[in-house]
Amino acid sequence: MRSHRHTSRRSRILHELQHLDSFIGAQPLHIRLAVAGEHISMSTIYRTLHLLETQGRLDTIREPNGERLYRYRPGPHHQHYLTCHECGLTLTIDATVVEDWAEHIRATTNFAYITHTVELSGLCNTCAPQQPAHSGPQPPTETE
Amino acid sequence: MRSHRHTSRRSRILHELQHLDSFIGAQPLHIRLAVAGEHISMSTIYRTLHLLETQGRLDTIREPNGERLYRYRPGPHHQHYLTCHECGLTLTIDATVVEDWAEHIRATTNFAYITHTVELSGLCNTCAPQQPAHSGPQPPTETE
DNA sequence: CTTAATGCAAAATCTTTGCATGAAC
DNA sequence: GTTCATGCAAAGATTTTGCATTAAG
Repeated sequence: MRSHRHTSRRSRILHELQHLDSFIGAQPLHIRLAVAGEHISMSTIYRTLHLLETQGRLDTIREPNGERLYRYRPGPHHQHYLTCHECGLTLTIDATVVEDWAEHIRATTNFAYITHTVELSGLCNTCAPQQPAHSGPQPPTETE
Repeated sequence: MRSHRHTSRRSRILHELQHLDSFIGAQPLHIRLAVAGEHISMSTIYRTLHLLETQGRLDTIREPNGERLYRYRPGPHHQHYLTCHECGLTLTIDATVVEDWAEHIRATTNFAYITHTVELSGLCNTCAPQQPAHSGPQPPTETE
């Protein structure tokens, strides 16, 4: 495997992700770093995120508009999350059931290298309309 | 709700989707139709796909590169699929377990309007390397 | 010194939109 | 005849890439 160098940009980006408990996109991350006085180019942001993802150090989700969001993965295995559309608040959820289900599918089909994607999202307590009984927004149509 | 008109393009697009048992993107769909002699602009393809999706007539998945793929949804509810990265072959799978799990999460958190995304993909029998015991490609890292 | 990382600008890709024209109702 | 649908080209948005420069090992 090709060796990678320790650079200030990379450690700064990783550090930022480690201290964030929500998903963040490349551009918001760039802005956060800029505000903190770290001017790192978008190329470097993208390349570093891609590198970290390859190394299994990040979990990723996709926004409806296609934007990729990243979150530091504390453990050796991927996690599943419940995220708030509005503010990005992220809860780690136990998806053992889903893992087992995916494993079962894996074992009962002749597909190889099966990968699964599971994302849960909604509106958190703070962002949700306050009188849910009244005529609030309707739940979005599920798109899977 | 605004009324929608019956037009030849729209029925042609829907017809094409109904007779396909795999997911397809806007551009491949455009090409298929063109080959069949139907020259429908990309704008119309995109607008129609969006309309059908809004109406709950399509299921969607996203490719790693961000491309949206669509598939006709035969029933009133969304389905879950196992798709082949390589050829697009699609199997409908029973995801009752996951539905119940999502419902459980829904009931035990104070998030509102929870939506879930579940995608399974891999390589089908035909596309997978033929001697899996030998040094074939390694399973891709799961990215969820 | 040798090779990888960075920044900049340009390019690539998928998707959306403004506007004039044409078709549906 | 109104209003919606369509095509075309241009614009948007996110991400990638070529290339010269800088810095790590």
